[in-house]
Amino acid sequence: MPVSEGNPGEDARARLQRLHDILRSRICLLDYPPGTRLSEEPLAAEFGTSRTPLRRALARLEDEGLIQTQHGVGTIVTDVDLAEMGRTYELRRELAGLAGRLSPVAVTPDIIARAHRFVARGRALARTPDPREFARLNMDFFHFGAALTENEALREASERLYYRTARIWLKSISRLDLGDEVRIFLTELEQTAAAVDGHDLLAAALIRQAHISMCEARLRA
Amino acid sequence: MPVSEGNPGEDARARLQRLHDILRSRICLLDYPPGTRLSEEPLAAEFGTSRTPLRRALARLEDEGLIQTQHGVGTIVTDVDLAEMGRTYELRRELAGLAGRLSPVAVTPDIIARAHRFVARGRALARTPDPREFARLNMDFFHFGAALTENEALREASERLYYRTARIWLKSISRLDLGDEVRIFLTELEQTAAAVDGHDLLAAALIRQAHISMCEARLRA
DNA sequence: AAACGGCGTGTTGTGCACAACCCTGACGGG
DNA sequence: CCCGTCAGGGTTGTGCACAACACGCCGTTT
Repeated sequence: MPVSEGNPGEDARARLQRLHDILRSRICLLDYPPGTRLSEEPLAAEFGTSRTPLRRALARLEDEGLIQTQHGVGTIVTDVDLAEMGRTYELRRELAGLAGRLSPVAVTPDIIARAHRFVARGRALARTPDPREFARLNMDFFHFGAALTENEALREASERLYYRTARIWLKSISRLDLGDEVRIFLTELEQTAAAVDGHDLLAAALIRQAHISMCEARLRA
Repeated sequence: MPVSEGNPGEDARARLQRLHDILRSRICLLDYPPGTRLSEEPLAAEFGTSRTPLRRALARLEDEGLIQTQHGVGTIVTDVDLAEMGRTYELRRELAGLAGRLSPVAVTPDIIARAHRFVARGRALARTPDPREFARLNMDFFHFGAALTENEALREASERLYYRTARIWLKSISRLDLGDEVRIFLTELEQTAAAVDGHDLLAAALIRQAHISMCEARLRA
């Protein structure tokens, strides 16, 4: 059982970030599937705080559209309908392309090494497919891709959209063939690593764009 | 003196929206210039609430990057440095273009009428230029443009970015020639109205894109 | 005169108690 | 049998008091 005890010497801002990230992760990894009712008191107890700081984290999640609170009822994990998902995916696709054109970072050996580590992780996953590990790898890889642009605003917007749709994707994995999805994703990782090898972040962005587009098409089917 | 008294029969969500919008407007209209220290207690008193609901609104503003709170010091209205502004403008420009391609709305007579009302307001402003009225018109026109796409995610992202940079623009107006700026903006309004007349939202988006680009260049000078 | 230390004031952060509210289920009347 | 009513439990929203913190002022010391 994962315990998230408090951290005595922790700054208020750091704690907010921690609570927010943990809760967001749980929502997007479907530990809290859409429709789940989160109660403030038990959550606060789990994190070793009172309701007040917890509510600050919930407020951010609500502004991000991941939960919705109703007075007297509870805070419910939101769901995403197909129409909204389609538009969000469209925008995500466009932003991914922008990442290659707007302030791409300089490719360092560290970046190349990280790209290849993702390929290794992808291959390991292909040997023993697991939905949750798949989701985690996908999330990590998203952050890797976001770090390829220096445009802070673009990163922030992409991240918002990603976390908004990540759940839908994981929820549909069961409908699709997990092995196929893993193989497709591994291809994306390999192609990206090759592009990064050639210091071509525009290509990396286009690859990502293409895969987002194809992924959305598979989800829609 | 503008009084913002409470509204007895008001829902919590509606009040949050109201407080947030008012404060955001004040920040972006430079009623609270960058560096201003906002105090929670007086603000809460002005809005007829306690600190708790006010803090909820401030939390959203902080997540949007418009203010920054420091324990024991105060909540300070943020400033935007030139480098960040440049990247944000880049992204705004791209998103404006996207608005013409991603789910544009159907052009109705109402939309056309509104476009022409903006032209009328612009002409009135050109006769008696005023920085604050200029800013207000610009803000209203932005919302008009955002309403031209049905892509909710795109609207939200654009709005975030707009309010993030609106201050910089108004702050620089004094450096530039107000009359020139008003005339340029009037041109944008007229061109947009013409595009809308022809039911061509793609053109409207491209016009906006061009003007954002030129505006950024003037700011940078 | 300059440097240092402590204290007072003002600010945001936290915890707690209570208000406002919604849902469920039982109960009674039609 | 059905429907309306009401009470109870559980949840989020609010207000308030206090803790934690930063900064400037002033007296003291060197």
